[in-house]
Amino acid sequence: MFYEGKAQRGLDMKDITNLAWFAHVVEHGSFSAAARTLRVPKSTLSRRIADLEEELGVRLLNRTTRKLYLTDVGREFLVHCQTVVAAAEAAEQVTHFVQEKPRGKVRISSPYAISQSLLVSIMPGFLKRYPDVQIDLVMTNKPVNLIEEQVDIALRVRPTIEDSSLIARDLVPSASALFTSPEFLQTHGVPEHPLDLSDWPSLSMHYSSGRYQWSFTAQHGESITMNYQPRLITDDLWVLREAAAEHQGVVSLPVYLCREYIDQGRLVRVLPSWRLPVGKLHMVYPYRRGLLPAVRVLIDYLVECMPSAAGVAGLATDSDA
Amino acid sequence: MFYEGKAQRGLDMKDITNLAWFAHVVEHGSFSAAARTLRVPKSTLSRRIADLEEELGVRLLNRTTRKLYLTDVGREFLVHCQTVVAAAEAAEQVTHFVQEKPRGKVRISSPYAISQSLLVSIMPGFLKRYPDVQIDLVMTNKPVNLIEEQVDIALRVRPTIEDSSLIARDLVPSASALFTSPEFLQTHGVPEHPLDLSDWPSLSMHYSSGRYQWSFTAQHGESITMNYQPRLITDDLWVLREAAAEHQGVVSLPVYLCREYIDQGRLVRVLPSWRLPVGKLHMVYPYRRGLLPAVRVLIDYLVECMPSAAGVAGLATDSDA
DNA sequence: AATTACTGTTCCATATTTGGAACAATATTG
DNA sequence: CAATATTGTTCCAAATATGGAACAGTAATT
Repeated sequence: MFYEGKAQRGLDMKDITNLAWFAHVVEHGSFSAAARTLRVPKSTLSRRIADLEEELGVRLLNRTTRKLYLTDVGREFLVHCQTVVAAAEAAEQVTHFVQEKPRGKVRISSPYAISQSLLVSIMPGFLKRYPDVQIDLVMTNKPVNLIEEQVDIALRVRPTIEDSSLIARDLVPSASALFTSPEFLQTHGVPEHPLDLSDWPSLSMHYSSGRYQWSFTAQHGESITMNYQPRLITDDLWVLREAAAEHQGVVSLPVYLCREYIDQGRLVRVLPSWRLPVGKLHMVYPYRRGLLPAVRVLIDYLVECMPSAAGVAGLATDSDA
Repeated sequence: MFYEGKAQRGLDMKDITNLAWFAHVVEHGSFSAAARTLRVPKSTLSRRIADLEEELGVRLLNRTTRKLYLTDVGREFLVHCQTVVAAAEAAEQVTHFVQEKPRGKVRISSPYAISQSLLVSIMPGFLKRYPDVQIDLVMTNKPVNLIEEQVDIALRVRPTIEDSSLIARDLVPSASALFTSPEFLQTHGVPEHPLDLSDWPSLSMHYSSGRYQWSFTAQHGESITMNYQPRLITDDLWVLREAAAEHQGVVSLPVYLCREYIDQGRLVRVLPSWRLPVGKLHMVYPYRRGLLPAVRVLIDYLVECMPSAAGVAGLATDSDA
């Protein structure tokens, strides 16, 4: 005879905790003693064990007012109850373990450029300070969904910090500017105004919106937004930089990435009196009361070290560009 | 740093069932699916898992409206939760096993004489009919405390069935009478009235009350109780019978035990017109809604077979004695 | 023998938990 | 692209479990 509803051997028991309590009662030799160590009223204990027996249809303990006697079934039953307790303790232990000190894996996502410039210089110090933490670095320029990608922390560069259900921590400003090669300027002339660039070949990162535009602001406050059609689109900023240096067109890049090329005379800044929006490098992570120590210390470490690391790299400064 | 109160690594968890429910949620891939198979509202499931996470201070699952993602901790945690479920199922299985059909051990206590005469003739048939049942036969003439002696069924012979918290099932009447040897009567004369026995040597079973008395009833209704001081006290009825046959005195014995000796002329009945109280052979067992099949079938078997077995042994008949 | 201390169970006003409906968010379908 | 279906979470009246006190029974002590 088959019962469809019971095919996957479901547990009839209403409350598995009763098994643990039963084991405690047996191990302490009495309801009262068990109740004291469990810090549960003995009336509750008595009722729950009685309920359990009724539920199972079997007597587990025979009781005198002074002594308990395990039935044969109770004795066999007990072994499995003790396994339940041990497994529950092991489960709890897992959670204690990762909360005791920073340990375990932290997944952090970051745009390519940030990863390759800032993070690589910061990470070694972190990994040395927290030897039990593993970092899983996901590099992508696409906006990541923290939950779906199972990412603990995401680094982002945006003109403004969007509010969402995530916690955002500001790190450092990240200035961008238009660059091209000196030779390119010799060919096309030096632009005085954004509109002078309207027909110039351009390069860009990929934007999934499909809208390619520069938003300029003059020092005296005037601002203008112009669309452009890039001839080369790639998320690899190193490629963009190289292409610009090889006279392929104008490109918007983080200032700090171009400092070396400028010193070498391979790139020059275009329209230096017009500013592009200064992006904010920040990180986001889901709010959780129980943020794991490993994640917490990485957050703290980034907040602590990012400004100086960015300073060394000249992230925010565009004074001499 | 030590916490006295936590020395015996108590479980912080309030409800172990949550571990099983967490495992179900993961295994079914969603709260809704798990709620359906567990037949629990999803609101309850959602709240309980959230409570569990709060209790542990750790995130186990990251949730989208459409998909669940185990955290690293959750993944390790899960293994132990599955162990909890398996152990709980095993525990439950133990109780199902003994309820499925008659199996396991049954402890029955019985007075020596009953054991040696009636039970030995009944047991083989029972053991054959129920091959998975083991019988643990405790022979004693002392009154047993069913719980302390861990006895499932006790056979007793008493003048009347005492009421107690136990269930009593009447089996057969068990008549006793006074016996002695023909030679003894020749020496002491044939008594006509109980008082004629006042100085006669007597034999008896042990009574822990210390009160040794015979209660006679005449056929016409007269009754008399007389005390006596036994010269031999033993619980071994075979010894008493032998002692009486060897002219040591008068003894009260179950009629059926003496039939053979009477036929052989080794014993005769004393005061045949006076009756001793007819004892009731009955059994007692604790009331339990969930009496195990093994115990139940032994009870039923005794009720079924005892009368005929007693008939063969002539337990109740004293017509020819 | 009487007293004391402790057992497991029962009782019932109180505190907690439950679960159906409403909700916000996301896939799937028409 | 709107409509539908299904997800996990929240809310709060209603159902349930709790736990201190009273109880009945037993062992040790006086």
